[in-house]
Amino acid sequence: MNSEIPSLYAAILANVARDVTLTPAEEALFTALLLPQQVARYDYLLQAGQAAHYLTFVNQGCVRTYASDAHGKESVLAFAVEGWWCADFASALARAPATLTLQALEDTQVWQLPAEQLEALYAQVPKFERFFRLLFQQGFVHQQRRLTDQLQVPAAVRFARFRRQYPRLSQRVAQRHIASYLGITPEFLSMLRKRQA
Amino acid sequence: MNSEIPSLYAAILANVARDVTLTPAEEALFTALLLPQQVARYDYLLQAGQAAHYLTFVNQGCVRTYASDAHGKESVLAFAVEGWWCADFASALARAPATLTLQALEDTQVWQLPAEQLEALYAQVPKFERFFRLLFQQGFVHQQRRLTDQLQVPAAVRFARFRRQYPRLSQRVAQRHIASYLGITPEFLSMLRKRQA
DNA sequence: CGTCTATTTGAATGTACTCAAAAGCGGTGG
DNA sequence: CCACCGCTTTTGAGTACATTCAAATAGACG
Repeated sequence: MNSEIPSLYAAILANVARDVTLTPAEEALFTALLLPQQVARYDYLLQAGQAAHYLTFVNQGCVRTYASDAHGKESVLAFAVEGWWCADFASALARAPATLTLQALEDTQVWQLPAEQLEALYAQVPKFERFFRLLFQQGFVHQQRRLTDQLQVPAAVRFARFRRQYPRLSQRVAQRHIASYLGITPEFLSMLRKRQA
Repeated sequence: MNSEIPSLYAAILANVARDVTLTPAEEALFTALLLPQQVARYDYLLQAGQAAHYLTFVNQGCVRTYASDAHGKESVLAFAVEGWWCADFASALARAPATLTLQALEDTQVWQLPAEQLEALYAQVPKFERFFRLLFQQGFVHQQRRLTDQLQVPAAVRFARFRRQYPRLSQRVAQRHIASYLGITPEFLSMLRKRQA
């Protein structure tokens, strides 16, 4: 592989390398599992009810992961842009039907890592068990912070923090999706925006 | 160890055994790290601002983990009874000052696993990396579910679910702590109780 | 341009909160 | 055993934050 031509896998390997150091052979083993997928804007990577087969790494584009309730109300659990993982982890890892939906908000290019192959991967290269331990550990902490915010911070402040923490995302995704992430209606978000101007 | 006399470590070893199978030598290695601690009702295992040194396994009793905001409002993130782990994981694992507080709600007996020793433990017995991968994986999924509920389910329904899901706990801990877990005021919880009678 | 969807605006409503006070409950000491 | 103290829970009135519904405006895309 010419060092001046970045590998197809550059982004995902860099992501893994943040937490564990792989040998070239281990990198090859890993990348051999990855399935590339191109998803058009507004198309679905996964719909609630389907079997969730993959953990998804976003190479380019943007994906929202959301839960729908009985009345069709959607709550965004996560936005994933370049360099982020997304999935219905609960379903993929337990081989249960998805309860979440993953939709591309832009033309999006991802790597799909088949969940079925994870056990074999852990067995062959224990560093991956470490990698995913760290991924879930960080994910757990992140979800816990978000829950804390939801429990004790008013919507106006949650919105201000979201803007500060993800300035890019605030531009990139529709207001109604941000509202859904914050747990408020688009109408109320619009009012908050006017106030904070 | 006489098989008729359950080991001091029976509960915690059973908990680990749910996810990984240890040899007697590995069990010994693990239990050698554990520090027993007895905490009186209403005493603290950890207070916000302190260094968080341990992951805590509850042997007997009940611990609440909560976050306090600037106005002193407390939000319960988790209750841990016999057989559950609790900690300010974010702080213990990053060696940062605690942001959460852990308080015993009853006379409580725990095992403290020093976070500093985790890396060495993973290196010696990779099964523990697997164990904690699974612990955080499950924790992540659980937090995500709770967040989803918080985002889209009204308080009355959250309360009904809590009662159904944790009938024991509903008896065991004070209403105000349940209110705090649900993200509502004790007054409002009291009203919900009257309605649902 | 015209159509479709997203955002904004406003009025009426509902859910949950604050504050204050009363009632209930458990422990302790007289 | 009862009376009292402190804390938790309940009750109620008034309020605030956020929603629903409907309609107007603005933006995006063909």
